[in-house]
Formats: sequence, structure tokens, C-alpha cells
Amino acid sequence: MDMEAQSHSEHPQALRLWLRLLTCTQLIEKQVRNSLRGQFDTTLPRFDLMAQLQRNPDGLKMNELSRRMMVTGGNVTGITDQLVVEGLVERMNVNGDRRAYYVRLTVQGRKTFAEMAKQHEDWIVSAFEVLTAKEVDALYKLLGKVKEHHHAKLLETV
Amino acid sequence: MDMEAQSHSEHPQALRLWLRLLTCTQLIEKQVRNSLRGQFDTTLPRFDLMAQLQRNPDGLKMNELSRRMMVTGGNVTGITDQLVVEGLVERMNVNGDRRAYYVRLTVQGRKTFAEMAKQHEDWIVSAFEVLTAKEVDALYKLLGKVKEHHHAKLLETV
DNA sequence: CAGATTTACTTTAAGTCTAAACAATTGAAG
DNA sequence: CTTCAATTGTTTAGACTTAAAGTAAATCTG
Repeated sequence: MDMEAQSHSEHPQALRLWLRLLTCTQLIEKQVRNSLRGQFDTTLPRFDLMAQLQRNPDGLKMNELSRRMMVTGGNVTGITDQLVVEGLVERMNVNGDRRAYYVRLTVQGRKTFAEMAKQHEDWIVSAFEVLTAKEVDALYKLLGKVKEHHHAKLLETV
Repeated sequence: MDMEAQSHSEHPQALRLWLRLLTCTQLIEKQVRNSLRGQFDTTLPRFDLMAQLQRNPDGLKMNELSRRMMVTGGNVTGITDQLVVEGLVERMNVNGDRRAYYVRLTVQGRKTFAEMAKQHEDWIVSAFEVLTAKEVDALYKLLGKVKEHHHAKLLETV
């Protein structure tokens, strides 16, 4: 029993697809959240922020984090504050711009994230292990079209 | 620039797929949230709850709503309270069980939801209009496998 | 039928997220 | 140089979400 249960047959196929897409994402996301909490006593937003920093060892400015994580700046402020208190990330001044700073992983942050990332990868691989390599690729391409279409629509009215 | 930007090539394809799945879902979901707020001054959770009730005209009990919406009971309590205040849903006693009640749409609720649902359907159809009917079907089936696999995994260890 | 367990729902505390208002700094135009 | 606009980040108010504890009613069990 979930979101897409009982989607009526008169609904266009697009609506059923949307409900299923949402259900799949939520199922996997909930499992990742629970595992992060149970095994590492942390949360998905914290993990996501650290993942961005792991990919950018020199650090990212707040607005860059905000853009990459697709959340508002105020949100990033709060999550960063917590990670700073936990000693996992640090704020560093930007030469020539006293408004901004770089956020980057501390040594402890890199170590902690590496452990989590390994587990996280296993969870994700497990979530899709039912698909063949070809199916993964097909799914990836189809979603790519949807994503590009969304992007194109945004530019349309500019 | 989004979540899946810069996913490193050494990451397994499953991880890239997950980031893209997440990105697609978030893009569409954010657009729906914004439109619901802008055009109807309401939120996605309120809409989702009303959508469940629309499909079940006789009403649903709180735990049924919770299961279908895949959120906790406490959450449903809060959303229902608001919709009751707004006159869009009502609580009705259940014969023979004084702990429970049915939640169902009021006349006003049905009317309001019908207007929103029409728009909502357009937004969703538009999100996937880039795909052919065959592609929609393929995507639907692939996600179905992922969903069933998740379900099967849960039963595994019982 | 009395006590214990389960079920249905609510409340609470804490984290997440947003939009909007705010503060500080930078940069550009006159 | 001065003013004005844009940029960077924070704060605030409000909604959503969860897990866990709490309340009340139903059900099971001896």
C-alpha cells in the first residue's frame, strides 16, 4: 500500500508514472535515511552536504552548495552550522571578499564521510540490483530526457 | 547545476542513476509545490491527503491515510487538523470503534480538489510530454521492477 | 470479567525546508 | 568619491516530518 495504490484507470499514463516515480524515490530515500540514522547517527542533508564537499576538496561557497543541493541558502546555513559544531566541516575566509567563505571538510570530516559513502554506495547498488546493466542504462537515459525537458521548459519563457 | 552534477566516473552506474532519479523527482516536485502555492495557496501534503480522500469517497481512517501517504500518523493528524479548519475535510465517527473515525472530503473539499486536480494533471503531463507513449511505458515498467524489488527485500528477512 | 496487550490517534521535541526580510560587502555609474 | 544596485550569507516565521512517548479504547487471555 503506497502513494500509487488505486490510481484510477482514467488517469493518464503520465500521472501513474509520476506516482510510481515518487514512490520509488521515497522508498529508497527512506531506507537511506533510516540507515544513516541507525548506523551513523546522522541525516541525509548532512550526508548530502558532505558529499558535495568531498567532490570539491578546496571547498565550496554557500551559494554553490545551495545550488548543487537544490535547497535554499538559509537551509545550508543551518546544516553547515551543525556540521561545524560536530567538527566535520570548517568555514574559511575567501581572499578579497569578506562576505563569502569556503566550506570544506575537516580531516575528521573526510574520514567520517569515507566510511559513510562506502555503506551508502552498497545501499544504492542494492536498490537497483534487480535491473540488468542494460536496464540501468535505459532508465538512466529515459530520466535524462525528462530532466533535460524540464531544463528546456524553464528557458522557454525567458 | 544540481545534485548529480560532477558525479565521478568511478562511481558505479547505480549511484549515478540514483542521483538522476532524485533530481528528476525533486525538479517535478518543486514545480508542483510552487504551482500549488502560487495558484491555489495550498501545499503538496494537503493536496496529497485530499487526493487520497477523493479516491475513497466514503472516507479513510487515519492509519489508512498514513499508510497510503507513506508518512507517520502524527503527520496526518496535523495536516488533517488544518484541512478541517479550512472546511475541506471532516472527521466522522466510526460505528463500533470510538478510537477511530473516518476522514472524508466535504462538499467544498470535493469542489476545491477537482479544480486543483485538473491543473495538477496538466503539470504532470507536461513534465513527461518529452517522452513517447512507448517510453513512458518503458519507464513505468522499469520503475515497477525497482519498486517490486524493494518490496521483496523487505519480506526477505522476516 | 479482570488484567495485559494491542490498536488508533495525538502530542512533543527536534530537525528540515521555504520564502521573505535583513545585514554587510562589493561593484558600477555618475 | 558617492550613491545605488547586486551579491553573499543569515535570521525569522511558518509548514512539514519524524520518532518516541502518551492517552484512550478495544481485544485477548486466563
